[in-house]
Amino acid sequence: MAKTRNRATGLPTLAEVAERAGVSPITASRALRSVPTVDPDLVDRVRQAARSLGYVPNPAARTLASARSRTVVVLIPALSNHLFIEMFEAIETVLRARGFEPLLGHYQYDALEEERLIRTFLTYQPCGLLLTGFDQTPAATRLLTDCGLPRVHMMELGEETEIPSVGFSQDEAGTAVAWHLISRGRRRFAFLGAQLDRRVLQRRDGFQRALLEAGMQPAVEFLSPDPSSIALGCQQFRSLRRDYPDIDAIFFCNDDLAFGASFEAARMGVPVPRQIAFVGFNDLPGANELVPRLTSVRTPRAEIGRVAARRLLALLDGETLSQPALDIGFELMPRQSS
Amino acid sequence: MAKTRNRATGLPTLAEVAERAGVSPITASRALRSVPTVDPDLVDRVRQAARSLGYVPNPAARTLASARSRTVVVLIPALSNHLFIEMFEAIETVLRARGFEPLLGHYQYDALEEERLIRTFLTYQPCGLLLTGFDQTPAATRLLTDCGLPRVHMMELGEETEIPSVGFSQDEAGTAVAWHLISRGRRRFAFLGAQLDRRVLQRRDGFQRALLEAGMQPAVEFLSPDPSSIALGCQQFRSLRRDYPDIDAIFFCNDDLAFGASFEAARMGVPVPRQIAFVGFNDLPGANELVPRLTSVRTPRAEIGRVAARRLLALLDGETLSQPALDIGFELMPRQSS
DNA sequence: TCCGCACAAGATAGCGCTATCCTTAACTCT
DNA sequence: AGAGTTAAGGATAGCGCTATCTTGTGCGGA
Repeated sequence: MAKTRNRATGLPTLAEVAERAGVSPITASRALRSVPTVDPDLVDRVRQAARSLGYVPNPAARTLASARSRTVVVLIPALSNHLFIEMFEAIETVLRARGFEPLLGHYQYDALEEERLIRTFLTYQPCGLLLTGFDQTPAATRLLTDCGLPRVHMMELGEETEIPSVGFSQDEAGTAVAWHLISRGRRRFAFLGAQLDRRVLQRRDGFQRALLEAGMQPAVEFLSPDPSSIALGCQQFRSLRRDYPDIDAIFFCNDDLAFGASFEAARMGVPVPRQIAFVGFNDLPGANELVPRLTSVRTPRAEIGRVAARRLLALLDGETLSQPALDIGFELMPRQSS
Repeated sequence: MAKTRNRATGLPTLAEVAERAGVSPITASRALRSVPTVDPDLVDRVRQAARSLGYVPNPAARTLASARSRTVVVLIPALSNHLFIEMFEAIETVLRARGFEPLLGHYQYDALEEERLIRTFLTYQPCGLLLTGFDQTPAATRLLTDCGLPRVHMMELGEETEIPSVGFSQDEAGTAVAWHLISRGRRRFAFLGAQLDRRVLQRRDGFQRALLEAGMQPAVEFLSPDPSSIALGCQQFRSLRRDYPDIDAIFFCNDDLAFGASFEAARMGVPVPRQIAFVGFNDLPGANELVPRLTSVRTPRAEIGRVAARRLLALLDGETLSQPALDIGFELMPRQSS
């Protein structure tokens, strides 16, 4: 008996479960993994033995023996962006329900760090990966291709590729914001951006293109490589007011910049939206409570996480996805600030 | 050669490194783990062989063979609270630098879910744990004691216990806020709380006790079991104004409640701090930018994470901590709102 | 010179599972 | 009835490492 216990933790092992159920270890293993060739009565007996012993499989042994784990690597650019947290929580819920464990990594928007993470996490022999965007380094892309593991990219749509992705068109979102501001009679535009990842730039491009097509002057740009934050929004707004006092509409690449600008505008006595209209992005918690309530683009990050996780599970089940790039859209939330 | 490759990933194994370095696998293993009995020349040769092959150890095999991993379980109440994200990022930095990998879990402030996580994560045979607070279930506490793994509790200080902890006195923080508000001439107090974990209640208790000792009326309490959020702050502030229009100072258990209340006050035309003073908690990003700038208690969460991780590493190195409960204080940040 | 000792390096075994055969028994079909 | 077929369950081996024991080597002291 004691011999069958895990030497370090004292936890019961599969051998002990098998003994109690009166079957061989391999049958117990199969029963617990729902391998269909096992007699239902035996499955019951094994399951019950496992329950009564409080048996939990040893993931290290499982991974080593099967050369495959129940782990799904999830990589997000940063933990400090609430956007990705919500996406991750949705992923986690879907995966856990099917007995998979997410392994979370983040890389501060640094593609080289992302590559390093991929290299490290592949040694954990995950069964699949969920990645944010398509801006991996060439070396990372090679690693991903070579390992042959199923993966789904999130937030951005893969164009001209068979690689599964779930997201929305960042470009179209920028366009929608432009139309909205134009329709409200705005004429002199600015784009305030931080953390210049691909998606921010796609938004910017869509915004600028729409302005151009509408015959407007291109938007003034204030771009910062720093992470977007409320404090940065304050700074950028002050700079903008100093250099371009006649701007009458701002599109912020993220709501926290808009929050900061909103605070600064109040302090400076600049009336929003009378003198200047604000449109944020992501519709983060608080956007609807801000004074004035902030117009923003609601991004379906929880839905993206959920769908991406489900797609990955489908791939693991051997299904094929009819449509690799799945666009689940976005929603403009017009509020007081514009 | 091919025989020594990992069957699933095609990655080189320790056997291949050993062969290239001209030593036995076990010597290679020892060299890479810096076991001191290996000849420095051999260590060099092995290290170089490993580098040239791009060798990375297989964590599953390592864990299985040694019954111990390089994994540290880190449990936080929720991902959606920026406080814990900052703490985790600091932990991660310290652990990674020493070759340890954090395994992050969160439990939505649910002690039973925390217990389940502990049970699951122990099967990963971590080498230690970092936990938030001291409000584990009795069963979880038993699990933790039985497994005998080193652990450090964060954010709260363990009283009358030898279990290592790093944090500050939540109670004293509440007291400090009370003194501050009293010193500013405030007389009618409210405490708005959400997500009623132990630490929130300790803050409340410290606040109320100080008021009592100063001969003040006890603070009116608005407590919600829901997670704290900007939207909830709005609601609670409206309710408070409706039921107790003469309150002249509010202590919020978290800054986001104060943010919401601040927005709502602006909308309702209630002047802050003239008619009512606000004090938040945690000094989250944006507190210093809010209009009016928010008085808050700066909690050293990054420092807590850093120190806790370092203490755990010290325990793993076999050191003993002279002082189990380490108080690293807090700082009241008086600003415009009070 | 020989013995014993310290210590570096290797041989061996096994961690707790699962992949892959292999056995056995029940059944079908001619 | 006998060969062939199918399927359930077990025996065996091995995943890639490391704990532990064993061996070999060099050295000092009697």
